[in-house]
Amino acid sequence: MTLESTSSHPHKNTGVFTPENLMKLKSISYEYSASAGSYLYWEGDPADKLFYIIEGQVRITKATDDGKQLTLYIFQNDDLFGQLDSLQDSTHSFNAEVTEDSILGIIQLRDLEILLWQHGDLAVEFMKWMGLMHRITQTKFRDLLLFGKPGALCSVLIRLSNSYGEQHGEHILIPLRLTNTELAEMIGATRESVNRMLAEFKKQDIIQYEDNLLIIKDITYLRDLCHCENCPGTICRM
Amino acid sequence: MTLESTSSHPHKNTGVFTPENLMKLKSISYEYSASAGSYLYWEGDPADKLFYIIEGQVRITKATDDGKQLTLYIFQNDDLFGQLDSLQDSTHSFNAEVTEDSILGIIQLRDLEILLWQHGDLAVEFMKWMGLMHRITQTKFRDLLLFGKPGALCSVLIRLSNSYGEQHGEHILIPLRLTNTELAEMIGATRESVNRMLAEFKKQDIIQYEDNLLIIKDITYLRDLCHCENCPGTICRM
DNA sequence: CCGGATAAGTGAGTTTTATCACACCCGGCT
DNA sequence: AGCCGGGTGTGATAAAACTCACTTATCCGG
Repeated sequence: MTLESTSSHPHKNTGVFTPENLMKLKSISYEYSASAGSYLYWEGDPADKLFYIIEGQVRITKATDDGKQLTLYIFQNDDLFGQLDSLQDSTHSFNAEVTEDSILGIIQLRDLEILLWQHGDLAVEFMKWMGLMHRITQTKFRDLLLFGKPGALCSVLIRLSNSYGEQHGEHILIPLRLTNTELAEMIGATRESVNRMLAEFKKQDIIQYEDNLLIIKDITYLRDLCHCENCPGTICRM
Repeated sequence: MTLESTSSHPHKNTGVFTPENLMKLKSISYEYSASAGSYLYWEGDPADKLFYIIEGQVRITKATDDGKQLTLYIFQNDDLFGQLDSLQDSTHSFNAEVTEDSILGIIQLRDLEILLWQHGDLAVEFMKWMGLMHRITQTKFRDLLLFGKPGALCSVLIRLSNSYGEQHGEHILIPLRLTNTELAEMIGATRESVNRMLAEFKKQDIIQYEDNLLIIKDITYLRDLCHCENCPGTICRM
């Protein structure tokens, strides 16, 4: 229940921050509980906070006027997120939807700025974290544009398994119950297309369902399909 | 010829940096000349520098094993770029191709780190700059995924006009001679598709060619097609 | 145990986009 | 002039992806 990483779930937020710096961040944060279905912010809201997920899940999405929806990121335990592009006057361009009851740490950018000003080493680590987040977006960009919808789907399956997957022998279980629609929104495709692609993968014994959870049986096949470059799990994630 | 902005070309790199901080950056940079066709770095090279374009043009691209090519960014005068996600051990995931003879300022991350450590205000501005760069990528992501290839093309045309466009009365001239292939590589489409889309736009009097340069006559039409949200030019750029 | 809601699955038809093949144009070179 | 190379323009065709309409499965509450 703190900003430090716990051994129970090795924090995915990449280990950019040292325990001491996590403590500093904790010192300026306050806890906040949000229930599933609520939103931390909407497009257009002022972007003046960072969020740290102590427990729960938050998705960053984008909605268009014509009803389409895009899921950019899924954040979970120990992830840090928020828009940090100008420490004043900036507004969010995405929505943050709480998809599981969550406990969050909230950091006001105003406070963060002072902290960064005082602690050069924290500032440097912050920069690394920002660079990493950017890189996640850039590599996803490549994956989703270059290899068609099947390639895009493979990319998110790989990313899901890197971020949340549980190794069970040769198989990887993705412990999120994702609907076809949700997967579709991650790759900018339709539910039906996703359904057909998954059916095809199932037929070829690449993936499998158990209890409505996705199991990846042949990740190599997925990697080949999206020309995976085996980048580290800190970058190839949701 | 300096890192300061000059009034001759109002620097597009967003004005995140104060003149004093630009001077600090300049103090740790050294000049480097690169000729058109050369590369500043390739995928896999260690990412240990930042680059500032004093004069010239550099494109950040990604090539895939099956011959496809993607152009992520086009940087010009006064733009700052480089991978900054870990101040050691990081490698580039993209290529930096010099597309016009260029004069660059190079900053070693090693030196930058010390500077950031010492100057909290510079660190804070740096963070803003990084956030801005990330946001450019994120908004492009949306544009290229949600509105088909025509929407993607409109998005890059708008971005090109925001970054490099010259207003001529009602028209906007894009002073880069871009081939159909180059445009295609910016949106993950084929040359032929781009050609047909441009032909269609020409027929509808949305765009026009003069001297092989693109002129946008009806940017509103383009904005509608990609559901433009009129974000500021610092974000909606190439 | 039934009805309603939500998601999965699927077929048919259409639109979008890519592929292939080739003609044309134009500037530079010999 | 003639040729070459790189870029443009376009038709025919094929593949990819979306749309619509509908059936089936599953879960949950009464």
